[in-house]
Amino acid sequence: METRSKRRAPQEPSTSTTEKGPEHVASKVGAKRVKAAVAATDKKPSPAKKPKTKDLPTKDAPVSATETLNEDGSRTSVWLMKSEPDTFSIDDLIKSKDSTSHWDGVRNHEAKNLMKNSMKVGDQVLFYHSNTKEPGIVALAKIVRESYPDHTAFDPKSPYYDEKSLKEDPRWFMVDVQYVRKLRRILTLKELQQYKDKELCHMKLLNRGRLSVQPVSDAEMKFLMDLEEKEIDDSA
DNA sequence: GCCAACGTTGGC
DNA sequence: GCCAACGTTGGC
Repeated sequence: METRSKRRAPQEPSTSTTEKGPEHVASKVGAKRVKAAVAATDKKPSPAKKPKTKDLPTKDAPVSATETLNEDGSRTSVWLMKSEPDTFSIDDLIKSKDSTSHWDGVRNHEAKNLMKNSMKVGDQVLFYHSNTKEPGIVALAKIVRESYPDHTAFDPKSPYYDEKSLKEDPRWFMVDVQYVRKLRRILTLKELQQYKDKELCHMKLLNRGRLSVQPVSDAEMKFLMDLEEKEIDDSA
């Protein structure tokens, strides 16, 4: 989410096995932080310094003002969110209580900012399987809770631990996502790439592959939904 | 505040 | 497992 943010672990807090999947994911954050973690132990956040001024200007700014807008200037209400199925697949989401899970583990500011600043309850989510045999959009979900602190950042045992994220001043946020339906067929990355120079020329998935949470315009969403209905032509 | 070194993402 | 793209870090 970091952008990596690939992400995440399932909903239930303490299934031990669930905590280990995402190591590689977290490692991005991990390496450096680990050593700092020792020193940081419990020091109080210095009095009332401004929380994260330094974080704000660049890092907390929305991706870019226009990036989450549709062509007509309305806000984007569709998001593509990636998850590695080995870590958290669409079936894991379905199996979660109420088919709902928090989207923890995002450790990239741009992706985090989208969740924190732009996602609203009711927004649609395209659930994307990354780093797998057949990467692609597999399902629809929706946002059911707006951003709140990502608790995994506070847990030293979590692969997503970040000692710089304080409870009083959380650095990482997440949203809750609820399953809606699987697509009739997977819209594979390979298939989507065929439209890279056409209908999907602005789609972040195709030109900024590594961003793990991204806005999708209404026009792109419509195109994707139409594409879902088309028969697959294997001529690709 | 630049930029080289380094680490991660994620498709292939 | 490779490696290109790209984000982050830290020295200067």
